[in-house]
Amino acid sequence: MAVSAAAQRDRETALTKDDRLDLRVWFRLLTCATLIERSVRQGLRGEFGITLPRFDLLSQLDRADAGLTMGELSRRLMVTNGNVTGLIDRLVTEGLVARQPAPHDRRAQLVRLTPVGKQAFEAMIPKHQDFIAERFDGLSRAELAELHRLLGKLKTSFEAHESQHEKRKDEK
Amino acid sequence: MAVSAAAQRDRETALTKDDRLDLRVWFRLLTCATLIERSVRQGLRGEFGITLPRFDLLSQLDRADAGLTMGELSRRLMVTNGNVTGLIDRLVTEGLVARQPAPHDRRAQLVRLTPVGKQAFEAMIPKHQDFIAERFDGLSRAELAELHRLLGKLKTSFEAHESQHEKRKDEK
DNA sequence: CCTATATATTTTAGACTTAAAACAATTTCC
DNA sequence: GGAAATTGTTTTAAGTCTAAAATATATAGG
Repeated sequence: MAVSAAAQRDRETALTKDDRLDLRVWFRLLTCATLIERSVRQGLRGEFGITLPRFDLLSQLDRADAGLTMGELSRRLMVTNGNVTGLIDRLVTEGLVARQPAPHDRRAQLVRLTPVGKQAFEAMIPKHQDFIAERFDGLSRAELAELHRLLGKLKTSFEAHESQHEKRKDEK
Repeated sequence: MAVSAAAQRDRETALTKDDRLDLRVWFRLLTCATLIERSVRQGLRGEFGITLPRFDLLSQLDRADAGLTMGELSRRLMVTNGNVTGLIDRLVTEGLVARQPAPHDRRAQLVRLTPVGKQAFEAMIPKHQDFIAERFDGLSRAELAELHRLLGKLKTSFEAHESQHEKRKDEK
């Protein structure tokens, strides 16, 4: 379907469109994410001896006093179920989180921070926040707000296309 | 060192700074990158049966007719050397790239696309570009340009802090 | 009831990734 | 020229991640 968009912009948009601004934004976004991820990962490793995925997981649990199911964690972190299973396995071994059967549904597991896990995680927060703040200080508050807005719009734009890929279920 | 930045903004900045805009931007950036990566990965897999890391690698090589060394690939993709070694191993097995000894330096390998690899990769480009263009169409050209600019500034801000982490080598 | 479908999670196999150690070749500099 | 430091790559061990298949439980429709 749909003729190649590339083929459609030969004449009238030679200068304004053919520089592939979209590709450059996508590439730069990936670069930034990689750069920041690497920096944060090394920071977490150096300061607390923890990995970024584990930190993200603890962060989600810290905000959910009632605990979260495996599936909910998977959705929030935007990773596969199997990934969460392995991650939680390791955190359980380390004593930072605990699984318990979910009430009303014997399929589900409710995952919670242990007291040790909660204390450990919350001890990391201030330093971690400072770490981020330091590295974002090249942007003014207005620029941060604008960046936040534009990323939100980009997110929406992508999500609009996600639905096309899903099976036609017409789910409710 | 440095007193917690969190502790310093108790009074005068209660409303303007304590909403952690930096953290929210970082979180949203990560979300966007993950979302787009997933989308692109599924697109590449569905259309061409290739993974994103391999596509990125082929993309770098396609732009470098003279070939690239392993180290240069590692730098451009911002991943570890070992990572590139494994990736290239697989692409060599598939016949898409070839290694050859680098002239003037017997430690280095020069990696190039094979004719098959070049043809295969370039056949993917138009569809892939359309795929990206479609998903970025929620942003105007001006917004894309602004997003590009802000991400560039963020990148610079982060890079400024990277140097602090390196060993004090005073290299040249 | 009870079969079909959907949901929640785990398992599996393989790919990707890192950090650190090991190797090999080059460069520096005395 | 030769020891020391540097650079380019691979190896190793462990963790992260995906897609797909397998399990187990729950919900709906007939």
